[in-house]
Amino acid sequence: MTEDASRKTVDKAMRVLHAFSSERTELTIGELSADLGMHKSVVSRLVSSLRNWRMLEKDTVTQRIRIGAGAFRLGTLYTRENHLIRVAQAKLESLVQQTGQSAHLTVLDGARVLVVATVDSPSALRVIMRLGDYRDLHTTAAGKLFLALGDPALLDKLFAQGALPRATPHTLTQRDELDKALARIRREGVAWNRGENTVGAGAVAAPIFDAHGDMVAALSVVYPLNVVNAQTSKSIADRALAAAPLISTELGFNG
Amino acid sequence: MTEDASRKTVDKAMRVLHAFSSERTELTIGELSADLGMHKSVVSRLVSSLRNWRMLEKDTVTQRIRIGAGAFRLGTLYTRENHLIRVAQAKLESLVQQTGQSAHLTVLDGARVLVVATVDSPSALRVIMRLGDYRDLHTTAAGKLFLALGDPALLDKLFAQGALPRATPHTLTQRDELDKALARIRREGVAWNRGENTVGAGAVAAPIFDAHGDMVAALSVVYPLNVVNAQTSKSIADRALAAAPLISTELGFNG
DNA sequence: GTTAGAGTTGCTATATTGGCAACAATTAAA
DNA sequence: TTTAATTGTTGCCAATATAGCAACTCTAAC
Repeated sequence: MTEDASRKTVDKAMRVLHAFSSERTELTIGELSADLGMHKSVVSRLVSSLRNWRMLEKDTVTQRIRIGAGAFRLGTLYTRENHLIRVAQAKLESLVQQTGQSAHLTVLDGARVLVVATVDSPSALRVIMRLGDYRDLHTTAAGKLFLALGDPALLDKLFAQGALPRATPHTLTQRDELDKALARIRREGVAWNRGENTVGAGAVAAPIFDAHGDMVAALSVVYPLNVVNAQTSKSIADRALAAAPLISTELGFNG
Repeated sequence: MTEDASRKTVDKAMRVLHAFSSERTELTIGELSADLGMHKSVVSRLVSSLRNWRMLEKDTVTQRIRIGAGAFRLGTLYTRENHLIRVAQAKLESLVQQTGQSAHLTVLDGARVLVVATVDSPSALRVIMRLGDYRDLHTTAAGKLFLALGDPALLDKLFAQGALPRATPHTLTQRDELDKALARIRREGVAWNRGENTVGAGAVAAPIFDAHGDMVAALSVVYPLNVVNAQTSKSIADRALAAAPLISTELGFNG
């Protein structure tokens, strides 16, 4: 048995950090201990360490624990210095200008997509996703793109967890519907979404590849379905499909 | 000797993460090992753990290591769910609208201020600080505010590290000049900066207090000195001084 | 094909950590 | 005000994870 390179104590500390989410923003030692199945003395000492590094902070009033400024600082390094995001930001902005709709950049994080850059539509009627938002792969255009063009193991991993959760009446939850959609995406090189994640919201997504030809991100434009007709959505797709390869090229891709 | 609550392995992992900065965005195992004085096998295994959690990622082309999407996700939790920032954001926006200048929210992180929320001036001639930026305490209005109204130990800690670095010809580097400035800040409840951090840039900062009456953040408006005369800067200060207590009140402060 | 440089891994002595129970601190109840 | 209950912290030491070494693998360069 080859030695496991993972440091168990680091894993525990990370489990503590990742116990926080949009739904659970403030926790106590006891709650963390119960959630993670760790002894409260262990959690207490981990939290103490993480607080020293300001990865966690304690609310001065409620005494509850939350994510701290240290984590924020690391997060800004990701956005500020990440080549992909820096390059994509400018393209997102011109896409929004051209289409009048909101544009996003997403990456794969585990079995979900993570929104890492956004430019909101100036229009009052718009679809908004926020930085740090997660979406299930099978419910979004970007996610289906990763399923179609990324690691093939991803699809099996998705179904291994059981039935796909339904987000709206239009969500594709069956393997065969999804397979058909993915085949079409592979043919066309672009992915569509019509109300599969949010009722009334549609999207089109184009893939971004790195120098190795691996898909590393998706560029998507999101819009309210009732203001975008078939022809307009086609023109939005064309613009997205024009912008994405420019980013890929800057990353060293030449396919 | 009372047991140290810090987990040494967690500290090492955090030292690895915090080895990255705006200046050093991509590192190798060898560089980390040299920077941190840790054995390369130790760094290798820590990095492996942190990569599993996507706190770090490896550039597919250069093979160098950088901050990953996991850190980004935690960072967004800080901004999205932090009560202070949520409350302050709206006030920053109206301050920018009123004054035409950029406004920022900063918190104390160690012996520096950290920019945690920004709204940029719409004007072409403006001063910009970016999210995640750090500034030395003695060179900024917000920093001097923390020195004047925060933990008194902070000032000694600052001078304990030796002479204060000079950022511009106007930087206050002597203890007596700084003491005089801080005394005035305590009297007036507001801090000024005239080219002490960046030549040609000025700022005014107002303090924000939590429910315990501790100063937790600074609200600052930053402007080019050559377009803001004495009278205008006074009116900017008045608006900042009006906005800050509103935020404090929302945090439960009633002083 | 050889060499140099960088990173990974099995091994084990050693240092760190987890769980316990006792304690402290805080809050609620009496 | 005292008591009880709840939550978090800490000393102790057995149990466990880790550091450092050296051998090895993997690239890249020559």
